[in-house]
Amino acid sequence: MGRPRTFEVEEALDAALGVFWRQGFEGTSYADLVAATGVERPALYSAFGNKEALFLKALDRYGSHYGNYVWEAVNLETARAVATRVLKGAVELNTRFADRTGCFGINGALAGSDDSEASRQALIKWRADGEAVLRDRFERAKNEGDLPADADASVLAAYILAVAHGMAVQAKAGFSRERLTAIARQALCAWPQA
Amino acid sequence: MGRPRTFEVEEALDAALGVFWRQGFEGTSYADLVAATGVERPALYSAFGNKEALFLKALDRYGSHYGNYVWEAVNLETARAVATRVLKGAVELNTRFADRTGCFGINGALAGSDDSEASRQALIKWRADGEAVLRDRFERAKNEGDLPADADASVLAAYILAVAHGMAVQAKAGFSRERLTAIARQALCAWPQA
DNA sequence: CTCATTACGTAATGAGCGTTACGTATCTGG
DNA sequence: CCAGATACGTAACGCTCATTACGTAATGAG
Repeated sequence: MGRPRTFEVEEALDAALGVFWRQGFEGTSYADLVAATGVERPALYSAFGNKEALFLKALDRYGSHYGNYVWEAVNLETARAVATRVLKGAVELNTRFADRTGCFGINGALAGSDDSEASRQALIKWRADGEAVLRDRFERAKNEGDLPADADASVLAAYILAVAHGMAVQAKAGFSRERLTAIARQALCAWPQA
Repeated sequence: MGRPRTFEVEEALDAALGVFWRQGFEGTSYADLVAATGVERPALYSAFGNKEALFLKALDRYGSHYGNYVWEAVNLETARAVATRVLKGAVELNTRFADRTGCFGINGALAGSDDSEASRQALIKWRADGEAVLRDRFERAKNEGDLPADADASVLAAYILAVAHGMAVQAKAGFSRERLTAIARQALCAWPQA
């Protein structure tokens, strides 16, 4: 009942995600969002709630449509393959779109006034979730003899993600995919022998 | 001649640096700067110019008073010692102040509207300068036989800084100094044998 | 056809932003 | 002790921000 929507909600959300990806939470204004989505302000409010809610919905979409490479990688057979895939996924995603390089989850997580604290906490949680998944996977690898018994799964997970995050920063600074790939290869030299 | 200043310029600059460090360029308002420095707006303008100029001066001060560990590290004797010191310096700086964790040069570099593009470019340049210094040092190490002849100095420099940047992100997410130290130790396992 | 319901775009709201004009206060050189 | 110069705080400027009230348009149910 009632008048039907004249725009695709998922399409608009994806466009908004792109703006947040490039400019972060505070750096994005409703004028930017209207320009990117082609949807007027009140329609954005009625579809997504306020700016913070819209950002959180965009983060959700990012997690399920773009930044899910960690959750996919843990299905691989060996810990080394998992680590390799995570770094490869990071390189690929960080350089996939020339107009929004780096990682959505990191670009917005670092600086900002108190107004953006909620968004920042959501991004920190998202990051921590990925790390926990990776740690559990490496813990399993130790039980399976895939990693040495004295390996620290928690440190290895944090290490791999540190490299991934560092590459996200470098991607934002304009690093090419080839350069990031070389860095990832170098990073994997630190991987413990089974 | 004329009425003398009633505040210490360097002191005020350091206070402003602290705010930019925590909140980034866009996330910092003049209300924040006045509160932190104890200096009224017009006095900040007359002493430092506008917000962008003040930010650039703060970046200068950061580079000379805080983020100079790369430039110090390259004086050490071996490439491995240099890499170790860079990572140790990053850990130390990223966790030195509980109220402004992470790296000034990275917190502000990632997201933002077009208004902050100049500040972002300055930070990107600062990062690239550090990388160049590190690369040159590793290049020298190759000539001195300190690094294998087939080592890629450029990739090694980028790798070490990727880890440093990643740790800065993690520091912002609340990682302890001990945890970051463990990550740095893991990262150095990738270092080539002489 | 009527009506409740929902979405639409226009245009406005109050708050906060970066920036500065202005009058006053305090210094030094003559 | 006056004149020129500089710094001071108050208070305002124009602009943009996120948010929303409101009248209109479009739908489906009865």
